[in-house]
Amino acid sequence: MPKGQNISVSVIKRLPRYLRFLKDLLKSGITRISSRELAHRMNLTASQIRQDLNCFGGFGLQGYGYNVEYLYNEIGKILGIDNILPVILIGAGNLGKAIARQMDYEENGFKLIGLFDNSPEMIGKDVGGLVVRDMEELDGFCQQHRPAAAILCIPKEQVPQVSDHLVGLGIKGFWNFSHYDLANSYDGIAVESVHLSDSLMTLSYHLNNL
Amino acid sequence: MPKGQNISVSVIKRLPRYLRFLKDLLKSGITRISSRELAHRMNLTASQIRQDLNCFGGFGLQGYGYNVEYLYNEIGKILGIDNILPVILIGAGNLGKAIARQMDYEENGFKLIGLFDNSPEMIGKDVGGLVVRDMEELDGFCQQHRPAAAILCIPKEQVPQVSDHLVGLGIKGFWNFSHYDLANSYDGIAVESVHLSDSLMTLSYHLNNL
DNA sequence: TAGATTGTTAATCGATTAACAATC
DNA sequence: TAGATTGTTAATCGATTAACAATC
Repeated sequence: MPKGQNISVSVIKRLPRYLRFLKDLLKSGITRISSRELAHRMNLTASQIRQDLNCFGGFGLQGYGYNVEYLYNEIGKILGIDNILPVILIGAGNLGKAIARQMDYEENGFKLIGLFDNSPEMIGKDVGGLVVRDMEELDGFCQQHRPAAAILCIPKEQVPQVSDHLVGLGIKGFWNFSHYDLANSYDGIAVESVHLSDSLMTLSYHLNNL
Repeated sequence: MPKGQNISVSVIKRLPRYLRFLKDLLKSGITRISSRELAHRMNLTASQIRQDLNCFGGFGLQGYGYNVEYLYNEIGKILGIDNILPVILIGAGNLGKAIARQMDYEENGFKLIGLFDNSPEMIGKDVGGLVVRDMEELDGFCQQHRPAAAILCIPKEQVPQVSDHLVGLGIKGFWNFSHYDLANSYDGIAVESVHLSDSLMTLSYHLNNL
């Protein structure tokens, strides 16, 4: 397994879950853990945990296991959550407002620095300590504050036009809550999508096939 | 590939996305499509599409392709979205309110029939046409209305206690927005989780490794 | 019929699990 | 040293892709 790159998406997607469990262990005062014990708690195999971690380096110690705090910090660094990136949110509707208020951005490697909407009723309102700005101000704001990413909480139809515009303004990643399939639109742009209705339909399937 | 069951989770998770693309095709008036053309639009291989669909049956016609409307309806049936199930939402905070208002439940196989919270400020308030009920009323409500599933928008710490209670009340599935790892808690209970901070950290990783 | 495209089997690829030597 | 547990290689398993005969 090459230490450098070529990490599979499956591995990456498991890292935040490791982090969650390690945080709980930290809180409960557990300082070391074996892959066997962690696997048991997370419903994984010890092999998988060791394979996953060894994609990035040898974080354990033979005969001892893993130091919880050290491992927690290392995984945090791998995810880049120690590198706080500025992010803006587009679309301060129901969902946009909730996402703006709900998330602890700093915990996850971001700082929310601006909210934008085009509806006159929303513009000027305070949402979680930030004022909702007119979309008209987007260009000037981005030139000045250089956000790295944008959270899209706008309707599907508006996405391609807005995302093109944002890429032009230097945005390097999207957290996409729309139904629009943004994943394969750009090269060199990170896209992470949350398709809530896909998730709800998956639940429907499972309920109907219990 | 057995037509009956043993469908892998990877396949299930792709079905809602097929549905989204088919809906767009329908809207644009396209009545038939080949696996090749659909694959091209979805950034998949034609093989994968044919394999996926043939887990459930032969929906296509040799030499012709697939009838868009028929395929759309069949995938909908597989996902069970034609079978509307009653669902309740627990936790009418920022996120809970947004999820209550935002989703088109009927489109995804559900009907939202009740909202619950334990905060005196929220109880009695109207959220998207439903009144927020006191958690005290949960037992009576469930006995009367028999919700099939519950949406959890409550803090991590409260989840195990509340979910145990709901399972006791006959809830068969959870749409879990909390940080609590519910996936392996119960047998015979469907769990679909939306871990927003996991998703945000994944974006952080990708941005830091462009 | 000839052309197109499926359904399905076979081949490949990648991810997970098992095994074990290295080493604390 | 003996016991534990990692890091890593090898084996297995599952998912994706390719190929092609069936058939519209």
